[in-house]
Amino acid sequence: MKTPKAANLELLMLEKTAELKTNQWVYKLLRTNLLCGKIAPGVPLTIRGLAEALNVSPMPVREALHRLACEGAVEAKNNRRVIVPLMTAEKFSELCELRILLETHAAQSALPYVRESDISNLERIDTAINKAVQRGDVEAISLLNQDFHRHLYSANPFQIVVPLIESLWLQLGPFSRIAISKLEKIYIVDRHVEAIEALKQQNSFALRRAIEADIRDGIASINTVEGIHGYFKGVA
Amino acid sequence: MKTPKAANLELLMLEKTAELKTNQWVYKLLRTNLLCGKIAPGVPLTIRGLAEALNVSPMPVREALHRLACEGAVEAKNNRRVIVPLMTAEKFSELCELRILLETHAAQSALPYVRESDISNLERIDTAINKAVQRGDVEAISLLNQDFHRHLYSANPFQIVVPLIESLWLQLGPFSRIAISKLEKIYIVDRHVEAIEALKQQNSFALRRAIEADIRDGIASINTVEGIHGYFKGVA
DNA sequence: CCCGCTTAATTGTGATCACATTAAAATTAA
DNA sequence: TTAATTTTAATGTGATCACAATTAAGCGGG
Repeated sequence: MKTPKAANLELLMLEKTAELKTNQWVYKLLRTNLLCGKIAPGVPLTIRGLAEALNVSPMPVREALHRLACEGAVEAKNNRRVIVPLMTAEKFSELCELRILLETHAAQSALPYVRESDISNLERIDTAINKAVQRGDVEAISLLNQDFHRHLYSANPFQIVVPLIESLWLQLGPFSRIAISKLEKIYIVDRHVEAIEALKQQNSFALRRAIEADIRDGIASINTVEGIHGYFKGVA
Repeated sequence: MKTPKAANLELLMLEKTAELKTNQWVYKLLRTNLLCGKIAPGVPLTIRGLAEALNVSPMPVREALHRLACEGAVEAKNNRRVIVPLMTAEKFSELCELRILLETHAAQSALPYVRESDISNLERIDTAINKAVQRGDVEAISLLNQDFHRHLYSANPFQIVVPLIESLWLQLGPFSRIAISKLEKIYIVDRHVEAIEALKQQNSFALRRAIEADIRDGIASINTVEGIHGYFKGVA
């Protein structure tokens, strides 16, 4: 009698502050859960189900889902169902290539605008990542890692590319969990240090190399996961 | 008493087919008008005003505007107004760089999938562009030109990048009109022929060169417009 | 035990209304 | 006449309802 609908998915909440409108709160909540892989591919999402689970009216959920669909985070199927998209090997490969293409460009175009305060912020985020790695907090690692990249790219005040990159992150979202789970064994933190060092030296090429290596490390960690192909599904 | 609201903008209609839902029709209509520069930057768009102008309920317009805002086609200001974004020189430059980056990648990754039927489709679109150029139909040129690029990139069945590219087009939308207006003097059609030739020869590098040249031609034509800076506005 | 049809429940969409917030207009004071 | 203030109109958001489409369940026949 409580919530007999699709309430079987357990998503991490975040409090609804006053200045945050309901639709933005719902959007940010769903988006966060998708980004850290809390919602698995193939899971169907319904407006009324989520509204009931979040104790809000269906309207804000409707808007949030539409926005997420427009960003590629969820897939609105023509038969009227909204699901977290399934991944294929080709899609995954294309997403990774685009990440490298866009993020190396974003980093290099942001480099001239990076200030000392930005660098200290990045170092602060990096230490937070280290702590999260030590305590094995998968969600925190994923979100902090994205914070690091976003802060770097956003140093350029004329950024256009950040929303495009975030769309890629959203589409890769459910897999970041897998990548992060293997993260302790690879040196992602070192890549961040390399990037910070390149920023301090204003070395554009070294920055590009660090960012590309950081992304490729994540990809490699995913590919080393045994049974990874079970997460891919070629059939729509 | 008729439509005393913001009905001063004259937008080209397109009939609402039966299988098209109302919100999709509104979205496609607004999007088309933005893409061909029919709606100028700075123009405020209101939900009720558009709903009244299109004879639909406010709800489909609400969704369409939200989606367009998510794609960067319109800007939802915090004071509660939705306007077509103003352009700055830096934004324009960044958008053009991203177009080259993404579209050359899209073309090259689509190349292995291009079939003879695709090539003939592209040739058909190209001749349609020529006709539109001859009769000076600015809107048709703009939309057909985008059709050409979209068809090419969409040959890759695992495309992720097309929505990102379309977002860039939408943000450049109001300026495409300016570029197209100078189009008869430059050889944009030649670039398309070059691209088709590269496709026939499976020459990836030549394809990249053709696409990049095509984009740069458009940029150059904009920069040669006298008084172009009147269209830019640095103040938000 | 399995397959086809009928029925019931669920879903997304569109429409309308209430409300708080903000812009625009009207009024007043200098 | 102009500037500040009050009043009015308009806007976006959230909520609720009706409806058509779709899916899931129930059921009878093989």
